[in-house]
Amino acid sequence: MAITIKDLADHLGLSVSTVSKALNDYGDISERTKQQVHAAAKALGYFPDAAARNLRRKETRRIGVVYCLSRTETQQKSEFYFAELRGAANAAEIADYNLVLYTLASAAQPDRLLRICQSKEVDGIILMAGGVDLTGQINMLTQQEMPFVVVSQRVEDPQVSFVAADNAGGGRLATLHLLDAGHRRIAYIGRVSLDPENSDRLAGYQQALTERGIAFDERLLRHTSDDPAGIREAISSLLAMPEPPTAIFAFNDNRAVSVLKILQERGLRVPDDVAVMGFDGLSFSSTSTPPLSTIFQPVTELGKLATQALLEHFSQEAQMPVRKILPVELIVRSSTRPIG
Amino acid sequence: MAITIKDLADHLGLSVSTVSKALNDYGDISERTKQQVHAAAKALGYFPDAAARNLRRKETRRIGVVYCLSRTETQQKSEFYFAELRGAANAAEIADYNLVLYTLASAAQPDRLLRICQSKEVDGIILMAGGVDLTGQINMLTQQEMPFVVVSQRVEDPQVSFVAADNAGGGRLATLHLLDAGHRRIAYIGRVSLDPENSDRLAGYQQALTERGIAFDERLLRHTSDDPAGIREAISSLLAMPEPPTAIFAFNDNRAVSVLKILQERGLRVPDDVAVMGFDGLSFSSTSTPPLSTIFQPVTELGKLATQALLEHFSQEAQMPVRKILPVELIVRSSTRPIG
DNA sequence: CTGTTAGCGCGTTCAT
DNA sequence: ATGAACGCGCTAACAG
Repeated sequence: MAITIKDLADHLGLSVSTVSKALNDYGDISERTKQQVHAAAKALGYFPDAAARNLRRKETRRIGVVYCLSRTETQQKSEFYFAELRGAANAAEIADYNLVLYTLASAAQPDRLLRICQSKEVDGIILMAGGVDLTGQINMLTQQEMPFVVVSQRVEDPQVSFVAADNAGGGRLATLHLLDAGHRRIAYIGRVSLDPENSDRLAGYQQALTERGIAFDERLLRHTSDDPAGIREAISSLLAMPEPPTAIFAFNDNRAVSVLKILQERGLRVPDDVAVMGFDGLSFSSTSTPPLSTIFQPVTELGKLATQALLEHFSQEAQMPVRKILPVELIVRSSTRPIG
Repeated sequence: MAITIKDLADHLGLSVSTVSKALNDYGDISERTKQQVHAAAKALGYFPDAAARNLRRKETRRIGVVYCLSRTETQQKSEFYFAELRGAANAAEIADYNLVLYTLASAAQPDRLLRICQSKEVDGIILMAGGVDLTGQINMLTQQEMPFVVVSQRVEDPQVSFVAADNAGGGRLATLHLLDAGHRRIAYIGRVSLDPENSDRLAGYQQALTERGIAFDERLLRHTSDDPAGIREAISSLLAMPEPPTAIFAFNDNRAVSVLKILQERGLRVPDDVAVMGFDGLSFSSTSTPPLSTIFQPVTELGKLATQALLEHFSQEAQMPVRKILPVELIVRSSTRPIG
C-alpha cells in the first residue's frame, strides 16, 4: 500500500485536515507546521492519490486528445500528428496536465465522445482534425459543455476555438513563388472534398493570381483522391492539355512527392520541365529528388498553442473563444527555379 | 451537473447499491430490475463518474506511455513512434483502456516517474525506448511494483517484460542480402553507443559473415553520431581505404538516406558503385533516390503486443515476464542489386 | 432478491 | 492555529 495522508498525519501527530491544509498551503496554518509536513511528506515519499483528488476537486488535470483522422492521413502524416502531439504534451506538462489519447475510429462508436464527457475522464479536449468533418463532434462537445479546441482546422462557427495554420496565406505564398519564377500556367492538385484546408489553400492560389493579374483558369484544377492512381490520372490529363502547366502546386508534400515520381517516370525533369511545390514542410520533403520547395507549417507550435488556449479556458470564466491562425513559411529548395 | 447513480436510484425508487449491482451485472439481482436499471440509465444518459470509480475500484483503466527519447530520435523517427502509439492505442481501446502520454525529458525531473507510480495515475506503463538507457526507469518501476513493458528494446534482465523487433535477425538478413548480391566488403555505420539495438544489428551482421565464410574486418565498422557530419566523415574514411567497401549497411533509414546523399555528392552511383541498406522500413525510405532496400520492423505490432502483454499482466496473478522478439522483413528496392 | 452501512483518500466547512 | 465531521460518487460486505 502506498502511503496516504492519514499515515502522514499519524506520523506527525497531527490531524488529517491539518496536513491537507498544510500541503495545499492554506493561510491558517503556521509556517512551522507547514515545513514539518512538507519535510515528512518528502521523507515518507507521500504523493496524493490522483483518483481521490479528482473526485474531491472535480478536476482531473487531464486533457483528452481526440484524433479524428482518415486512414490515409494516419499513415502518411504521422510526422505531422506526432509533432502536434509533442507540442501539446510539452505545453500540458508545464502546466502539470497530462494528455489522454483517444483515437476516434471515424464514428465507429458514436457515443464514445459522450461517455468521455459524461464520465468526466478529462477536463477538456483537443480535437485533432485530419481531413475529416468535425461538425458532429463539435456539436456534441458544445452541447456537453466540455471545453475544447480544434487544432489544424479552421472552424466557421465563431463560438468554436481553434488553432490552425494560415492555409490561405500558404497557398498564396506558394503560388506567388511560382509566379515570380515566371510561371503563368500553374496547376493545383487538391483534395476531392472542399474542407477548410483544401479550400483555403485554393483560395490563396486564386488570390495570388489576382494579385499578379493572371487570369484564373479552372481547367488547371484537379481534385483527386490521396492514392497515387488518382494523382497519376490528374497529371496525365494536365500534360495532355494543349497548353500544359509549367508548374504544379500540390495540396501537400505527400502528393508532391508522388507528382515528382510520376513526372520522372514520364521522363520529365523537375524543375526544368515542370516545377513542383508541396505543402506542410515534413522532413521527407527535404530528402526527395529533387528536394521539394514547400510551405512549412509550425506544427509543434499548433499543438502547443491549442493546449495553452484550453488551459486559458480552464483558468478564466466566461472567456471569448480563441481563434488563431498561425503564419506559415515558404521554403525554397530545388523543385522550383526561375524560368530561363 | 451530470446525473449520478443516486439520481438513477431515486428515479427508479431503488437503493443506490441495487442500481450499482444491476449496472455491474451482479448475480443476485433480478433480470427485470437489471433491465429497468439499464433502460433508465440509457434514457437519462447516465455514465459512471470515472474518478469515483477509480477511487473505489483502485484501478484507473489507464496505461501510461512513457517516452524516453533522445532529441534526434524524436524529430527523425516520429513516424516510428507514432505507429507504435497507434498500435498501443488500438489494443488499449479494445480492452477499454486509455493511454496517458508522458514525455520524460531525459531525467529532467527524476521523480516524475515516481509520482506517476505513487499517485496511481495509471495501472501500468509502457516504456518506449529510443536510443536511451532505461536502467534508471526500469529499476524505479520494479521497485514501485508498477507493472510495465518495455517496447522496441530488448532488456537483459530476465524479470523485465519487453517486446522488440528482431534486430539481430534483421542485421543478418540485411547482410546476407548484400553478400548474396556478391558483395564481400560491407561496411556497417552504427551508433556510437553499443545499446541493444545497435549491438544486435551488428551481431547479426557478423553472424551473416560467418555463415557465408567471409572474414570479419573491423576496419569496415564505423560508430558515428546521428548528424550528417559524422556520417560524412565515416564515408570519407571508408572510401579512402585501399580496398573500399562496395556496400554500406546503415544502422537505420535516416542514416541510409544521408549516406545516399553523401555518395551522390561525391559522384558515386547507388547501387552501381556502392550498394546501400537501411533499417526500419519507414515510408520515406520508399521515396528516396534510389528507393532504399531496408529491413522492415512491424512497428504498429510492437505497440499492440506491448499493450496486450501489459493487459495480461493485469488479468493474471504471478505471471511470467513477457519477452517477445518480433520477426522483421527484408524489403528489396533499388539501392542494392546483384553485382555484375 | 433488495437495502443498510461503511468506507476508498482527499478537501472543506465549521467549531474550538 | 488546529481538529472533528462531512461528503464527492461509487462499490462491497453484511443484513434481512
